[in-house]
Parts: sequence; structure tokens; C-alpha cells
Amino acid sequence: MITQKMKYALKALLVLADEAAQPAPEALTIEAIAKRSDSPKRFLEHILLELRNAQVVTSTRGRAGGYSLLMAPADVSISEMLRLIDGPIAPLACLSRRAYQRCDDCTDEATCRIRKVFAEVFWSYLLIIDSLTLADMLRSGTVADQVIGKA
Amino acid sequence: MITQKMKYALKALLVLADEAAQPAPEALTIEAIAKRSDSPKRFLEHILLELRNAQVVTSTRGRAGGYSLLMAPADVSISEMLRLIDGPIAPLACLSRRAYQRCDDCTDEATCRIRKVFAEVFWSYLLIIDSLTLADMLRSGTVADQVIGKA
DNA sequence: TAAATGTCTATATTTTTTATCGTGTATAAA
DNA sequence: TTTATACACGATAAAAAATATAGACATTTA
Repeated sequence: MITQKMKYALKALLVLADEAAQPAPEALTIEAIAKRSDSPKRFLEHILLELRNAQVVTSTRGRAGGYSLLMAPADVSISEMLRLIDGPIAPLACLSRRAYQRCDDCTDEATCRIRKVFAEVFWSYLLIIDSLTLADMLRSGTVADQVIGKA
Repeated sequence: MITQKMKYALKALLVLADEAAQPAPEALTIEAIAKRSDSPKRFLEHILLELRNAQVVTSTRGRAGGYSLLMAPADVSISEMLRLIDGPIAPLACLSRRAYQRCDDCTDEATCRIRKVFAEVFWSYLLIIDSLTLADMLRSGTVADQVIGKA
């Protein structure tokens, strides 16, 4: 299960992407994003900061300041967002490349049967989720799209 | 990431499956399973109880009592074990069939863009993980297998 | 009946998740 | 240059989940 925090992050990104798609996009305040995404403002603040540090969004201070999307939606990888907000996505730490951690009790990774079976699942899973971006979320956006999609 | 509890459960199942594959299989005490799987005995106790309630393993009390595998390894679904031990495997509660829960703030599931994108990932993921069983873990068991598998 | 073993409930500890608060800093307009 | 507005950052806290541990009890069989 993805965390509530991740849901807020995705909602915020959707709000920012929607704004960026407007004719005259403006920076949105945390408050505005919180309202539109129905997220707790003070919590969202930290999430946006993480997104900013990852250079997914950008912010300006002072009057008329706020946040806006920095990367193109097609370049915002869902799996990267998951890693950023929720941490490693591998089912086992010993299968994560970026957050690799050996199991305490592991005598031999090469012969670990748990590792082996989850490795198979994980590679297939990665193949799918690594291909998804914020743009994919936007595409399935409107009700009209939904109806067309079902036809 | 799967929990430590799930790791213990899988290790215990492997121990029991290995025992079941012996010429003269015997019931194994919690202590024996704990030792062989390097799991905390008192914690393992609860795990085995859950597996027993799910009729994956069986137990006998008293002298010479202990646990043994009840289901055939090929019938022990890894995804079912995940559901049993770690809870729902869906990325969102609103995508889980057995543990379905509507999101508090959700106005319309049919048009939720987060739900839609994770639904796609999830169905593909399910396809993979639902096909895996304890038997698959056993197959990739020995070092010899590993070497052959690589060839 | 005694020893071995599983059963069950309660409790405890640690970590993670989900926030909230206070204060500081930057910016732009008045 | 003051002031209003907004983000930045660190501290703290409550709630939930994960990871156990303990004690009393029930069952079996030698």
C-alpha cells in the first residue's frame, strides 16, 4: 500500500500539472494546493519541499510566490516519486539497487530462495511501474476520456 | 517492502516444506523451526498459529507434537501468504477486492486519476505474483539448481 | 501423573506514519 | 524601508504498525 503522504504528493503534482496546462499558469501557494488537493497544509509543506529538493517542482518566495511544476509531466516518473516519498520499492532491501541493504542473517544471497523468487516478481514489476509518468495520469484525466476509454 | 514477519513466515514454510520432502518427515516443534529458520521463537509461534488457522500447516500437541505442512507446496500461493501475514497487497485500499475501503475524500472512484494509474500497475503485478507458489521457491532451492539455472 | 508441546491473551518496545508548531528567510509592493 | 505575503527548516507530538516477550492454560502421550 502506498502511504497517505504519497497520495498527497500525487494529488499535489496533479494540481500543479493541471495548472501548468492552463493558458496562463501561475505559481500556486501551498494553501491553494492544499485546498485543491484536499491535503493538510502543514504536512503538504514538507512534501512539496521534498519535491522541490528533487527538482520536480520549483518555488518562489514572497508575494505572488508559490509552487509550480518544473519537470515536464512525461519526465516525472511515478516510481521515482514512490522512491522519493515512500522509500525503496523493492520487496526486499537486498533487491534494491539504490537502497541496498544486506539481510542481517543472510548467509548467502546467491542461494537465498526468498530473494530469488521475489527478484523475479520485482523485475517484472519494475518494468511496468518504471514506464509510468505523471503524463500517464493526466491522460486518463477527464470524465470524457474515461468514457472514450471504455468504449 | 515485505515485513520481517513475512520473511519469518516464508522461512518457516521452507523449513516445513524441506522436512516434508524427507523420506520420513516428522512434525517439527516451534523451537526446531525457529532454530532452522533463525526466527525468534515466541514471535514465530504467532505466525505459525496464523498459518494453522489458514490451514496451510497443521499441528499436533503433546509429546512428539509439532508442526507440519498441510497443503502441497504447489498450492501455497505466495500472494495469499502475503495477504495473510502482511495484509492487503493492493497499492490502494480502493483497489483491493478482499480488503476494499473507499478513500475518505474520494468524490468519484471512476474518475480518480491516482486510482486509475495504479489499477493498471496492480493488475499486471497480480498476474505475476498470483502465479507464484511455495513450490516455485523450492525449485530454485539448491546451489546445484542455481548453477544449472545460470547455465 | 509428569513432561513436552501447542494455544491464547496480554503487554511492551521500537519504528514509522502523520501530522502540527514556531520561527526564520526571501520577495515584492506600498 | 516598511509591511504583507509566502516559502524554509527544524523541533515536537500523537497515533498506528511492526516486532516482539511473558504468563497462564490446554492437550497429548509415555
